Amino acid sequence: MSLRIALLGLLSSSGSASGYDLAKSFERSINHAWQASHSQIYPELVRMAADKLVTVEAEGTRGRKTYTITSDGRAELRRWIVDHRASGPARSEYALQAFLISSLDPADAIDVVRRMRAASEARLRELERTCELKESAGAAERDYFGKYALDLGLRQTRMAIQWARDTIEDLERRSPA
Amino acid sequence: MSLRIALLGLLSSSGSASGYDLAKSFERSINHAWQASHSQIYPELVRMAADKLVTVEAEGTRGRKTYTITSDGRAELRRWIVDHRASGPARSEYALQAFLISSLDPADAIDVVRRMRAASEARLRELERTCELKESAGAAERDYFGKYALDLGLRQTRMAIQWARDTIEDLERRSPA
DNA sequence: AATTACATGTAAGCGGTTACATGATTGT
DNA sequence: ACAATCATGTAACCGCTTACATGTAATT
Repeated sequence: MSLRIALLGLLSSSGSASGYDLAKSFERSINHAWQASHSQIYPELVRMAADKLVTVEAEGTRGRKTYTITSDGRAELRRWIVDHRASGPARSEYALQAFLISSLDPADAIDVVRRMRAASEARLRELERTCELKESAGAAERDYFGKYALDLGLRQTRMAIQWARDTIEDLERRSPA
Repeated sequence: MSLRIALLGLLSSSGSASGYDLAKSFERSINHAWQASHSQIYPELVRMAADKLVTVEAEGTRGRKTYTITSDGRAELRRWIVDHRASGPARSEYALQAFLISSLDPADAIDVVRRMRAASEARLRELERTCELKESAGAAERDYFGKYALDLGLRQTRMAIQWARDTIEDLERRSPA
């Protein structure tokens, strides 16, 4: 059901958008929180329209359908956010890797954690670029949407980098290479 | 494929275990990194046995089958950890919620973030309890397995709590309730 | 004229959840 | 006797990914 909610969230902030636009928003805007491809989005929008959560306001060129959130949709969105109890810890490949490195000999483990650190550093640069884009664009004014999530992403990524650094240090102390 | 790897990781650290044991390990040991239920585990173990990654060493009482990792299994495990490139950012309901709170009015948003903070605080207590159990048990000696993941979990959770605190503060500044 | 970007859909298959189903052993 | 725990399996369903499939408009 989370896809539906994410779509309602995006529509609620943008006013209206096509499936194509929403697919791009997933890539650009909330990519670090959620992902969805067009093959998932298009059929879901059709179902949401059937459920009166969105309407097709306009059909433009190239078969473009512009969806708009309804008041039912806004109500559903609000209800979900307010009522939803997150279902515990998520699956995280990152955490799984962290769990498994101790089964390697220290030299291999260090390689793996170095790679994890590099990945996180690349991600941090990406997120920081997103920040800059937001600031330079006029977005800053009414786009609190995404602000808190971006902040969370930055903290999360910096934490991961620090963990990697400390873990590498710990592994190096253990292996007198 | 990650389930298979997680199972190999658990078998690699424990020596041998039944499907039932492994299901419990998921609950108790790596619950914050990965989850799997018995209905997923049992068939997967059968497939892994067919692929010679594990063997059934003993069949005990109540139909209990004790699985042991083979050298093929260890090789597969090592290969995965060393070669695997994590596929970008994970789906996180927590981050999705963070993304959506700006679509609420500040009063509702504050309620939601307070609840998120409470959930993280509960989780932190759980993780800290796990730490204590580990220390008190003789586990400390050879159980580096899980140590780094636990550290990551603690950092992650503390970060989430701090984010929630700062976000509540920010929301309160914005709403002159 | 060719390429890129826009734009929407369908289908097969995989990984995972929930519910169904069965039975043995141990503790009270 | 009864309940809890141990122990293994199957089946339906859902969400998501990957690949297939089609066509239009703008750019170079």
